[in-house]
Amino acid sequence: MTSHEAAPGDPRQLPGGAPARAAARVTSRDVARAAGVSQAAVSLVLGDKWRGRVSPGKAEVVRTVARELGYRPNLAARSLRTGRTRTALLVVPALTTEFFARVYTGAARLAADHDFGVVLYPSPEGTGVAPSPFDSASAALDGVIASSMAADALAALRGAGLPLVMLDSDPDDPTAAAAVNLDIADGARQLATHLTGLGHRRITHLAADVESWTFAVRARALADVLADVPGAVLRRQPSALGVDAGRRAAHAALTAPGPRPTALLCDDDIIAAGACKAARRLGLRIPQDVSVTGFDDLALAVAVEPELTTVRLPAEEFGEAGMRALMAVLDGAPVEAATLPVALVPRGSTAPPPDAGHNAARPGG
Amino acid sequence: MTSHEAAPGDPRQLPGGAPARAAARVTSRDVARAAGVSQAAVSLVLGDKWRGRVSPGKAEVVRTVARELGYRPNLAARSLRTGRTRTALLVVPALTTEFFARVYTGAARLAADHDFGVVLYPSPEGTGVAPSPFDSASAALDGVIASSMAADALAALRGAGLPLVMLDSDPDDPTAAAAVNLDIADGARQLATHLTGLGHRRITHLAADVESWTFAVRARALADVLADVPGAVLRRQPSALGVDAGRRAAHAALTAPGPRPTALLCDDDIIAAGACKAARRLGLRIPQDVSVTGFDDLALAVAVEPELTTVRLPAEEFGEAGMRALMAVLDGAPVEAATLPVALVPRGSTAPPPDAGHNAARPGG
DNA sequence: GCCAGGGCGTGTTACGTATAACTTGTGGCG
DNA sequence: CGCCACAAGTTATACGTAACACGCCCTGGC
Repeated sequence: MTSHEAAPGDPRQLPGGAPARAAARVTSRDVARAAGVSQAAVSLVLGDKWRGRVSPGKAEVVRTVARELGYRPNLAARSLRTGRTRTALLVVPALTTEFFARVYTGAARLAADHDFGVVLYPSPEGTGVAPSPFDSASAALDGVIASSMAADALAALRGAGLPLVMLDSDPDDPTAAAAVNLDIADGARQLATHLTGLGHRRITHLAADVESWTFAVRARALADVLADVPGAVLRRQPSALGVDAGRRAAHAALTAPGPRPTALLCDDDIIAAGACKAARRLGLRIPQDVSVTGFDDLALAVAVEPELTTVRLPAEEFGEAGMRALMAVLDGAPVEAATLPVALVPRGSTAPPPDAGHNAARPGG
Repeated sequence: MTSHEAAPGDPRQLPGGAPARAAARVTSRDVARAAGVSQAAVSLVLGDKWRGRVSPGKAEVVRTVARELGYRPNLAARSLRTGRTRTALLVVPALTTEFFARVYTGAARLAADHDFGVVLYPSPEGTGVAPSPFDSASAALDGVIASSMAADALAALRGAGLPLVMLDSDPDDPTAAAAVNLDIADGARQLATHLTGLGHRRITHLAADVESWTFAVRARALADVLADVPGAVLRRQPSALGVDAGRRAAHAALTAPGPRPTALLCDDDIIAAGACKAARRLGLRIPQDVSVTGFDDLALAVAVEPELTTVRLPAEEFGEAGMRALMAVLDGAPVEAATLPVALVPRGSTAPPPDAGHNAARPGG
């Protein structure tokens, strides 16, 4: 019954020796001894730098022995020697957002294919983690992928001198080594065109009350489209993020003085879900009395009734592209500023407005 | 007078030297030189092991100089020396699940307070990451926190000999160093009692089609409660995870031969959202015609109409408790097997059954 | 007057790896 | 025949840190 009682058989008594780990690690020297070569040869072979330095036969022996012994390189030692960690930091506004969880997933998947790791740094507003990523992150970092939404963390990042890839940043602010963007403007244009095509003219934009390029560009694109539609009236109702905030904002929009909007164009699916609740509580049917649109195409979009017309963002691909760009920067390769396409997903929450017969044909006015 | 006065800012040209990094790192030796002490003294002071070895005055000087120079210890070197990485691995079935994102957040927050880091390993089914966490994770690990839902990754973990804390594991399977559980059984009992208290007798359990203790225990607890209620009939309808799977399962349950169930008790909120859609498409009102309950209390629970009666799981605290247990194990401290309480959250998706007047014992309901 | 002992520090070493620099044997070629 | 290029290795070294093993000085007790 000696479960907890670790036998204290003297591990190492060498002066300055490190405390012995539970399982004696297999080192490259062990492999070298077993294979009858020097440690340097092992390093060369396993590092795939043996061409012209080690004979193919011995290289094969080394690989075989390493596998049989279950050798795993000590990453701390490697990092100490090379100065690289093969670890990237992903800075997101809040992990509990499904969108950023998917961005992480994509980045981590691609990273794993290249023996890279990804650690997360949700910025303070979301989670209360310490303000400086470099105090709290236990890993040393080769580079950073940062969402432009994580505004408060960016200041600390800029000063750190780390290779930086920005996700969805303002193209006019080229402080980053590279940038990857979603074609948010196109998504917003498609939504606006979809609604005006159905006949909507009085549209209220439930605008996320967050200072970020990704939201600013929506507003601009909407205004651009509606400016070309005779008789279209675009109003703006600010909303915080979250279901309840969306509900309150939609209530305000739907009860504002003047003619009621026939469509609520929401900055994300979560706000849209709240908007649906507000409409229903006012006795309005969706989409017969009022159309509602979202943005992002989260799982939530098909969980509500009716399912949301929204814009699908390729979140995993977004994370992958960010990671790819970072690895390119680290390799010193030229970085391609990528813009990923998005797609309108029409569902049940949009329909022609109730007064479509009168309004759609009316020219101007 | 030190004879080895290296030219400052001069990249090393010594044989075997590591490639110069872009930003010249400040090392403990730099701090030592600037503070007029030895490197050993710096290590002692900053490691808070200086009592009786360094005078308080010099210790203060060292701390000040370190701060002024912006010294940050090289974590790779420290790990190489100590054999510890201060990094834990959190194994979850799928990060895109809001529940596990919150678990991660809690674990990471507590970890940061103790200079620990947390890296994620979403198991393959969720994300397609490589099957072995130790091939893909770029960080060496001190220990693992694993959800019992990540069943396929557990086999690899057991063999690794790493300290392991299990989240929501079967208490009868004590292979882990420590275990932290949610009181799932109590939550299920509260739900069942809530429904029978409202008068429901024909209840169908939309049971997640996943082999995991957390789901198995729900079924057992429900059966226990309903066995004590005269006339209660509990049926079981398996369902995969996801909104659409829940919708299909609920459709099957509501159109099965025999009297229709008056309540659908779903294994999580997402299945419940699907169940609501199925009911509505069959022309049934919620909760007047059929009650629906969820589990987890995700953001989704209040995004749907009506809002879901569900069981709130303290996800962040769960992650915190797991991390706390792991750190205790690493310290060799005794581990307290924690069980965290859960709470029923009654909302709009439950009400007395339509035939409550006939069926329930209480008059005038 | 001398030694014990504690306070205050420094010198040195090893962690495991990657790679520059060196060594040795062999064949080709002027 | 002498020399060089090249293959096939090995040796040595440094990355930055933590901590062991000593030294030195001062104080106090006998």
